[in-house]
Amino acid sequence: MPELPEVEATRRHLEPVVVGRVIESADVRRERMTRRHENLRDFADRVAGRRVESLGRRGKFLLGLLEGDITWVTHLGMSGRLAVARPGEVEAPHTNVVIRLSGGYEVRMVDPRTFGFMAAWTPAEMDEQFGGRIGRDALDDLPTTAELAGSLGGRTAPIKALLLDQRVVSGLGNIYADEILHRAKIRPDRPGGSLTRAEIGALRAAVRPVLEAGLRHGGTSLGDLAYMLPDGRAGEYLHRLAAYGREGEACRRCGGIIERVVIRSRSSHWCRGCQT
DNA sequence: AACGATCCCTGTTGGC
DNA sequence: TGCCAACAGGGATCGT
Repeated sequence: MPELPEVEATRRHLEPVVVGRVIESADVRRERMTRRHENLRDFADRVAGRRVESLGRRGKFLLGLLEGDITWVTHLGMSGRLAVARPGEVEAPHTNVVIRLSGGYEVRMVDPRTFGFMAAWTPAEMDEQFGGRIGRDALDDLPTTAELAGSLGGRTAPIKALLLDQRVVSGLGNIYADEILHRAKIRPDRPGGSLTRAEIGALRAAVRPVLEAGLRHGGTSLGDLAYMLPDGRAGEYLHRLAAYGREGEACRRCGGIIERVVIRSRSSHWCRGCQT
């Protein structure tokens, strides 16, 4: 499932391939993939002919800065991945967008469920799309404990829902939110405003180690549908998860049984033994 | 403003 | 065995 570590792993694989190269053309096979543009041709027209100056990331968004102040934005949704290939190589099913680069490379976006998208935005459009909607990055720009306390104070929504709210912190999804809460020993259904300063500190302290562990192991791959690295390898973090997907299994820390509950229509996994 | 529900989409899974 | 409903989930949007 592409969350921050998977997007960052993708960014690191792609960076040496795309930076400095020119986008010769973009082939959008499924119009839904560029649905954030009102005019369907806008995406391909805007990226064509521009050199990629850098490849960055904010939360789960991959941001290619193109010459002429256009940002090539990719969000992988829940089933998207990017693959690097040579023209003519066999395409994976659900190859929905192909970006052709100078030097004989292609970046292919494969996304069966089409929750992901690509866009090409001007600086004004970037402000419009990100301003107020996408918060500070959970890895590179994590808010301080005091700042988090400000975001959580008075909130009645469950802390799990607040961690998934990209305005609070950007980059966390269902898997890593469960892992972070487990590491911090906090129940997912606790109202955000009920957390003590010490608990918020523990929560903050859990974010980086969990995300870095995910990144170190190449991300989390669930079955053959989901996330893969651009070189086709599956991430290995699935086997190291402490909470997510381990319903009924023993907690690795205290031996308690991991439970699954539904919060905001999302499954949450937690240990009654050590998360309070 | 905050919160919760609903929708989009399709491969996989589980029940009958 | 085969069919079909349920499920998974990020983010936009809408109603309360």
